Amino acid sequence: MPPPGPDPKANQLLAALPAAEYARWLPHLEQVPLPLGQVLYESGATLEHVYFPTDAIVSLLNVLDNGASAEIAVVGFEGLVGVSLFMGGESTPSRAVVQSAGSAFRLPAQAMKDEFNRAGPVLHLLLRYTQALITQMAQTAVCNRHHSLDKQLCRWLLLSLDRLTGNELVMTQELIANMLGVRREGVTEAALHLQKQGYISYARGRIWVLDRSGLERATCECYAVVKTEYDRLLPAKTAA
Amino acid sequence: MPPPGPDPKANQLLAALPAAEYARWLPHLEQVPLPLGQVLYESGATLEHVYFPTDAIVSLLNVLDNGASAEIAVVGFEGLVGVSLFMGGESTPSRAVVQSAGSAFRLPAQAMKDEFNRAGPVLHLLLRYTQALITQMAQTAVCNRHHSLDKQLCRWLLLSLDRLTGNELVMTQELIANMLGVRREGVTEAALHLQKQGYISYARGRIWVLDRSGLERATCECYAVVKTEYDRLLPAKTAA
DNA sequence: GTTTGACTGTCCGCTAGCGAACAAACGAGT
DNA sequence: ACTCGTTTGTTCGCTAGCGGACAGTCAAAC
Repeated sequence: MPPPGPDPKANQLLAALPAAEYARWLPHLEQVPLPLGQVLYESGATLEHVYFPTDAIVSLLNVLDNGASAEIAVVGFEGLVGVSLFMGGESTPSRAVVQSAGSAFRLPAQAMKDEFNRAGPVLHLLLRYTQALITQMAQTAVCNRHHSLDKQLCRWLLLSLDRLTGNELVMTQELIANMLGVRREGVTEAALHLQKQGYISYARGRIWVLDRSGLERATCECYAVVKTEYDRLLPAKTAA
Repeated sequence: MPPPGPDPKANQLLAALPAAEYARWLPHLEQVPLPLGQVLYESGATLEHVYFPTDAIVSLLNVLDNGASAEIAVVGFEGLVGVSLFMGGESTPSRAVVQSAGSAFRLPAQAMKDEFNRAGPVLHLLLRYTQALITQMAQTAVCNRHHSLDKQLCRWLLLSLDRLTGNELVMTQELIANMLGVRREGVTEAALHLQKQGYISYARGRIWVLDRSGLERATCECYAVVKTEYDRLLPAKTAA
């Protein structure tokens, strides 16, 4: 039986590692708490670690000169933060911020690169994940262009929900607005709509999803596109 | 001296290959013309080839159910079309359309995968290119969210211009509108502004850039972010 | 129990871009 | 020389979301 909280296999990528690789990585893996708002890497900074969230959610944001920003992708227990390390860039113009507190296991940069360069099954696993991430970014770009805030909020709630256990999201409307790159007032209005429909309920930084299928009906197609592609590209969790 | 038109090394990735790799690829490379509007791959279709443009420009688009679309990245002689082949997905939810006619060299899917799996310097070259592409997508997502159509048009013209020789772009405003995911009328208005400023001049499907530095002043920061990252990640062309 | 700060709700005028409809200009082909 | 299709220009009303200002409301700290 795995230890209750800190089991690396709570992260799907780590869980998908072949036994030999997993054994080799284990001594290098360090569990770290990820408090809300922590910045895992800053725009342009050299990455020191790769993070494999277990129950935390991390947002990847691009920030503009004037301070405005927009989320380009979200990462939870299904993925990893820091693909640019093995993609060869060592840094990226985006920023990684903890959007929902929790914890992660991290691997030092050098260990990550060494493992990647063995060019075994790990390489293909990580690249498939990266492609899923690319899909998320691309769909976000179109969504930003064409879909109403109401629909985007639904998409965002669903993506977050998929990366959590339970139906509670701990986050303020202000925070959501920052992620979506819109005004806080806009999120308030959209949230009111969803609450009136009975899909969600919320109060002071907590959101409860009451009717998930309602959200799924109200969201734009972007949610499904991304989810389908993740399911296609990433290995189904092996039976326990 | 290389042959005048059809030299694979007009593509920067092919030009950056080590001699041994280049020699091995050459027999598999097939030159193909890319007429305006040709679809290199459709959303979800299995990729048969990877394309290395020499003087053509290809747009990657995500298309929505209602037919609306938005460009997520653009590829010219600096890159390749079809990264999902070696990323392991074999397909992607986006579509690749020729945005400016020209030609490309293509490599069959299996040859591409075989070469990639040799895990030599080619692998790292292709992955660095892929990271540059990711940067472009991410910045496009933020740009879609925050910047005015005028600025986005400037960015788009500059990105295209960088992938062409000369200062003429052959494309209608209708086409540009499709790429940017906006109305044709909006492009007309934005183009009028730029023409009044003396930055461009155009007529019936042809655009001439008269004052490039003017465009650079009028564009948003997104152009520079993307360009800087491309320069950083992709090898400077070796001296002839 | 009260204060203080963090959340959420609401109102105002404003603007960019949408949607639709139509007019004008150009050019390639007959 | 004329036609016809393509490309570009213009107008009008409309809406989503912005920007700013401000009012409640709850929770935790003092």
